[in-house]
Amino acid sequence: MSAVAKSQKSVKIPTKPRGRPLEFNQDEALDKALHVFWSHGYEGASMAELTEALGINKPSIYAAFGNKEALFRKALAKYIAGPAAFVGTAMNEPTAHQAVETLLMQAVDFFSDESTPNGCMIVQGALTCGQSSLAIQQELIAYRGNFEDTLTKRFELAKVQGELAAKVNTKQLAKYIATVHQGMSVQATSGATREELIAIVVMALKSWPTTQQIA
Amino acid sequence: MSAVAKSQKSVKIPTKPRGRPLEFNQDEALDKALHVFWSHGYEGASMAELTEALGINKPSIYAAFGNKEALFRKALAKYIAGPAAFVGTAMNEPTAHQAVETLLMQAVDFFSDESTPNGCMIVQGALTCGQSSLAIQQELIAYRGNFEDTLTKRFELAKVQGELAAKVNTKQLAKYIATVHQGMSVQATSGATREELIAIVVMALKSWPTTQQIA
DNA sequence: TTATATTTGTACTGATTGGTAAATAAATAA
DNA sequence: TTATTTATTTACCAATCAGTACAAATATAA
Repeated sequence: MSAVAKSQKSVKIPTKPRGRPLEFNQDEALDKALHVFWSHGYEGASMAELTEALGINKPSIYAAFGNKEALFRKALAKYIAGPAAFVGTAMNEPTAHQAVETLLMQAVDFFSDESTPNGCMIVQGALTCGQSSLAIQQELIAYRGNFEDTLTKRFELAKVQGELAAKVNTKQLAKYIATVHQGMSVQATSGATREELIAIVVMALKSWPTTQQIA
Repeated sequence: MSAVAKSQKSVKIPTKPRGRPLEFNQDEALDKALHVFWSHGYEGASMAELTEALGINKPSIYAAFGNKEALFRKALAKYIAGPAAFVGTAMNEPTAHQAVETLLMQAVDFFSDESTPNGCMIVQGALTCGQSSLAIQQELIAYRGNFEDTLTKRFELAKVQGELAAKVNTKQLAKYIATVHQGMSVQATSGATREELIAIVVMALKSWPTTQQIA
């Protein structure tokens, strides 16, 4: 293919597609699927419930998203890029301490937001499951690992910048923050209020390593 | 019934039961069921898997324990009275701080014990689920609430004994400890090692309220 | 018009879910 | 022996699971 033809093809020509048009908005449907998976988990969400929530028939779901597993993965990607995107942006705070504080405080609002399911989809999506869901379970474990890696990197940066002492074990600190975050997710699904979650964050941040640290 | 007759009846006369004897040990079978529920959760454990693990046929299970829900509840009771009993005994430590430290350090050994599933059954038994398991989900939430109440009472005692300052919010402190505990359970099922869990406990205990507390 | 492409709704598939009916086996009581 | 009681085995139940075959519907292209 010539460079000209290639550039021409890359130009978005709004040619109408050939067959019968989709009667639903894929993005909105995925949002509804996300909501169902988020609140009931991968196994707890049945295709029957999903079809009803999406308002479209099963063959349309399978044509648009593949199978249940693929639908979950696409919903999860939307979750990470959308409502859970604050996790990444919080890392841009000027200090590691502020990054963690922002992260956890935004997590509080996120977990207690009544317009969405309470808790984190990556934590409760498939914490335990049957044999048929092991792949999804492992994927979520990997995502939680990525979360810790993100924190670790931010703490390493803080070391270079002199905010954290060289002796601080950044991986351990990251694991501790992740643990509090995951515990808060459990608390949120169990009915903890915004105020209760805030108090947890305040308590958790008291163990932040400082030069004045006693022990 | 006369008092004599009553006392006679209360004496354990080892009369052999009438029909065909049980061919399995109920207690051992319940232990195996506990193991399956503990590792796969309530929904993730199928009756097919349970029958295979217990080594007895389904009608025998139903005759001995009722239905799946009843079997889960009996396994849960065995879990609480058995492997998870350290939670209650840890409260008997001389100070609240020692009680929490003992609790969390024993939880580390408990969660990382390779002879049992990793993590806490009360946390991961039914964190999310379908409509048919809502009753179990709510029961586990209630058990987690009891856990916090136990901690709160211990902290109230510590206040009376002068260990904790009067201004300490015992409920918040209990919720924080419970949150760390639940987060550690998530970490354990995700593959965290004993050493990693210990480091989390050390970090978490740094926020313990003391008179020297800075903020 | 006719042909082609794509989506939709209905109705279905085989496998698995929790749960059980009924016959057989193994014990005690009479 | 015979009757009675209880447990085990086999084979099954209806409901639900994820997933699909197929024909009708709806669009563009020729």
